[in-house]
Amino acid sequence: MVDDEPDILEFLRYNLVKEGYNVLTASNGEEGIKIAVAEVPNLIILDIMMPKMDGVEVCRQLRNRPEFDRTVITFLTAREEDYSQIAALDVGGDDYITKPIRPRVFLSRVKALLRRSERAEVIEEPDVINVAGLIIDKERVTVTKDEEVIELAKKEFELLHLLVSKPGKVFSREEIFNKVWGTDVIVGNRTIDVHIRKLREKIGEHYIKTIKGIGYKFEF
Amino acid sequence: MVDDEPDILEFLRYNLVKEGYNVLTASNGEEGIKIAVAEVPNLIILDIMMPKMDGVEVCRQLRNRPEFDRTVITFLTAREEDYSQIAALDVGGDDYITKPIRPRVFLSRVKALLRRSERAEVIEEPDVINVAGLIIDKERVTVTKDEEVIELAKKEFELLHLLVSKPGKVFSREEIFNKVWGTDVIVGNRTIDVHIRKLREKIGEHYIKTIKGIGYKFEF
DNA sequence: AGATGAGTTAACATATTCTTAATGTTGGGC
DNA sequence: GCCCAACATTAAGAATATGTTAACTCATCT
Repeated sequence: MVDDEPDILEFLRYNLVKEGYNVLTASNGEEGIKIAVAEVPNLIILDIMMPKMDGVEVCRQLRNRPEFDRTVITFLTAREEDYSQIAALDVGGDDYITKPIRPRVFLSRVKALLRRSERAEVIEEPDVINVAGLIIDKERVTVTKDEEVIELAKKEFELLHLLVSKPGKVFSREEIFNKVWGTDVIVGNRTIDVHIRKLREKIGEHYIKTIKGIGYKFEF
Repeated sequence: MVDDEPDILEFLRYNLVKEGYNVLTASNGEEGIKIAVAEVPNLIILDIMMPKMDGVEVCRQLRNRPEFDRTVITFLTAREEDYSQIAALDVGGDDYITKPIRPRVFLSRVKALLRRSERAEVIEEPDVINVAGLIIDKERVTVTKDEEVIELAKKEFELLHLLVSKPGKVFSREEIFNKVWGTDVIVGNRTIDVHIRKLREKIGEHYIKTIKGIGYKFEF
């Protein structure tokens, strides 16, 4: 959420946090872009009227990056300046919310927008994930890299699929065991390492990163 | 509610019970801690002036336990000894109420504090904290500064995360040990310094400030 | 039955993180 | 301005987590 007025930012953040949302705020366009790029949020709320870089410009710059292709972006705008609506939607905005803001209305609007973004993600889920030059095909249980088809064993694939499902997130060993092996199977504690090894052998060394003492993550 | 004077205890209890609150009382610090640990109340009221273990000390000991992280703690203090206020809030107190106590004022104060604690419970800790140009991401276990991703070791991250969880608050060494290392591990007293050093090396020198004789704090 | 390959284990190697200890530096009371 | 306790710094090595390899089990296929 990007707005240059601290009061509005704080007011909206309070309401969102109360509902359980995880909110990141920035008070100007540049900072907003920096945070957005670092975190790739599900929903971006931009005030249109801001000094230096306005919300429309922020939106345009974000939309130029492929990772914000499907991110829902909405604007905050004063009722009067309805001309801005056009520019805002032109530039790739999904919605706009007019000030003055009524908390209940605002929250239900946010909820609706996030539902939309979730749906978009769910729809895109189909069996093939394409990240960082890897095409991960759930149906064929294969990974394609540089036109080359790599066959993975079931456990290897499941492990990779889990890590890739949230790129950047660190999965703890416990979490991996629970999600790939299930809660009832008990295996030795070197098992994951061996699978990680085989995965790295097959897809390349630099995709899966070890965070010592915490777990593993997939990264670009 | 902990107070060594039975009359005050009885007077306040009477008023609170009349309003429908469930009150537990103790007449000294040790007993207070014992009951608090057993019951984990929503609000803790501590008289500062008590023989043996005073309220500030009780607060300090409670704050060292993770289960009292978010419990609202308030003090009772005679108006004159306002110096105690400083120590009280330093040590993790949320508020202080001055004697002599006016029942109506006292009750509205308690009500306000309990409202605060309710809110605090609902708010789950965010996974991403954005302060002073640092984006601290618990899920990815990274810190981003000026578009640059900084990798921290586990302990370093935990230490930073603790300090950043309350920017400006001074964390005593004892508190840091208890929250980052846990109460059962015993390590030498230069260990924290070394970790602080490494943190400062990685994120920059001016974020973590030493308060000699007291502890460390995160500041902008 | 024998071959095959996935999954697991165990033993040992390696690497990073954490801690220690020795020594240097600071800041506030006197 | 001196002194001392509290902190800073550094490098070395202890502690741990992970990496690696090879061998073993077990099901499946031929």
